[in-house]
Amino acid sequence: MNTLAEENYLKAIYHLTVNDGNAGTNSIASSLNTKASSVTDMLKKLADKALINYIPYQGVSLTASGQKVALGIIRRHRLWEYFLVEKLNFKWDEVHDLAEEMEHISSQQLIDRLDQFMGYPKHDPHGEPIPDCDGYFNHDELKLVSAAAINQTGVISGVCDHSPSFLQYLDKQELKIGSRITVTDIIDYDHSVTLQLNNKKIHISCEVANNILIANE
Amino acid sequence: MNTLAEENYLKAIYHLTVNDGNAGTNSIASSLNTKASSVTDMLKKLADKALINYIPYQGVSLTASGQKVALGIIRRHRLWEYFLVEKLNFKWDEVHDLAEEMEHISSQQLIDRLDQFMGYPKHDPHGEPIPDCDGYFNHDELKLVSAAAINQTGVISGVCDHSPSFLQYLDKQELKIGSRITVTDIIDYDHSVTLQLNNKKIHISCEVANNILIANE
DNA sequence: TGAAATTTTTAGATTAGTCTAAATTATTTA
DNA sequence: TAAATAATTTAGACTAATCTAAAAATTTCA
Ligand SMILES: [Mn+2]
Ligand SMILES: [Mn+2]
Ligand SMILES: [Mn+2]
Ligand SMILES: [Mn+2]
Repeated sequence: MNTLAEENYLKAIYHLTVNDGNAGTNSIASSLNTKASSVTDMLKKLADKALINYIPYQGVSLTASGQKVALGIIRRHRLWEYFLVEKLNFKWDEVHDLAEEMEHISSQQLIDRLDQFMGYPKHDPHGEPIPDCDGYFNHDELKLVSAAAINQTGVISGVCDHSPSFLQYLDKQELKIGSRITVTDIIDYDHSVTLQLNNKKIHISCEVANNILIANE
Repeated sequence: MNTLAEENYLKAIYHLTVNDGNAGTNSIASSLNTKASSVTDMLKKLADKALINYIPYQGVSLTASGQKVALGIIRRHRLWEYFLVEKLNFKWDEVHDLAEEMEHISSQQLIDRLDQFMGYPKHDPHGEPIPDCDGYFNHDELKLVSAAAINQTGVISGVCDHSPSFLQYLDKQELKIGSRITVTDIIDYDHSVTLQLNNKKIHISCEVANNILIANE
C-alpha cells in the first residue's frame, strides 16, 4: 500500500497533469506547500514503485497504475464530500479539508458501501464527477461563464475555485449548482458579467465568472 | 494536536488503566505490538505534553487531560463502528480494524454531526458504551456468563473478546447483543456452561462464557 | 538479605518525510 | 551562442517513530 504522503503526491500530480500531460517539480511543490527538494525525493520513490514516469529534469506523468491509485483517492474524496453535505448537513464550503483527511481511509469495501448507501451519486457538492469503482466517470462538457456569449443560457454545474470564501460568496448571491442562469450583459471595460437568475439580475466580476462552469442545454 | 502514534498510546493506556489505575511499559508494548524501548520514548513525550503521569520504573496513569483525549478517541471509534453496522450494513466482526483508522479523523464537528445523524446511540455494536461529547457514559453493571449461577437469566449486553473468530462463533450460535439467555447448567469438570436461548439449548466452553457479558434484569 | 530474574531505561541505528544551502542542468535572451 | 536566469537535483541535517543490544533499576525468593 501507499503512504499518506505518497497518496497526496499522486493526487496532486493527477490534478496537475489532467489537462497538460506533464508536471514539473516546482509546480508539484507549490501545490503541496512543500519544497522542490522534498518533491525530488518523493518522485524517486514513486518512480521506484512504478506509479509515475520520471525523467530527471524533465518532469513527471502518472503511469496507468499511478492514475488508478489517484482516481481511487479522488473517488473517496468526492464521495466523502457528498456524504458530509447530503447526510451530515455540512455546507459545501465546509467539506473540502475534512475530505482531505477522510480520503486516506483505504478500505475498498467501506467506500463501495458508502457509495451504495448514498445511491451512487454522480457528482460531488461542487459539481465534480465522482469516478466509479473502476475509475470511470463522465467527462461533462462544461463552459466557463466568462467564455459564454450574451443571451446564452446554462445550468451552473461546477466551480473551479473551492475556497470557502468563493463558495460563501456564491451562496450569498444564491448562485448554486443546478441554478439556471442567462448571461444578459458583458462589460467590455472589465469583462464583468451580468446574469439573470430567476427574477433577479446579478452582476459578477470577471474573476468570479472565470470560476463558474455551466452546462449548455 | 496529537499524532496518530500518540493517540494510539493514549487509548491503549486508557484501556490498560481503566480497572487497575497503573500500566507498565511491557504491558503497553504488548498491547500495541511494539517494543518496550519504543514505549519508554513515547512515555517521555506524553509526559512532556502533560497527558500522562510518568515516574520512570513506576509505570504510568493518564492525567485528566490525557483521559479526555483518550475518551474522545474511544467515542469516535465506537460511533464509527455503529455507523458501519447500522448504516453501511457491515457485520459486527468486520468493523473494528476499520474503526481503528477512522477514529483518528479529528474533527469535533464531524463526530458530533455523525452522532446526531445516528440518533445519539448509547452503545456500539459490541455493547460498549459510547461516551458523549464531554466524555461521560453510563457504566453498565454487567456480569460475565462464567460468573452467573444456575438458573440465572440475563440479556447479552457485551463481549470482552472482539476478534472476528469469536464474534463469528457467536453469530453461528445465534448469540447476539440483546438475546435473553438463562444459565441452565454449569459443568464442574471444565466449567463449561449450558444456556437456554429461546427454544434452544446451547453448550459453550468456559473460555466463551468468560467473554460474554449479561445484564441482570 | 543478597543473588537471580524481571522490568525498564539508555545508547546507538534506521526509515520516512521534510528542510536549507549548494551544485547542476535546462532555458531564456541579449 | 554564450551569459544570465530559472528549474531541478544533490548533500547534509533534522524530527518522529521505531528497532536491537546493553546497562541499570526493581522485584522475587532462596
Ligand atoms: Mn474537495
Ligand atoms: Mn469537491
Ligand atoms: Mn472496536
Ligand atoms: Mn466495539
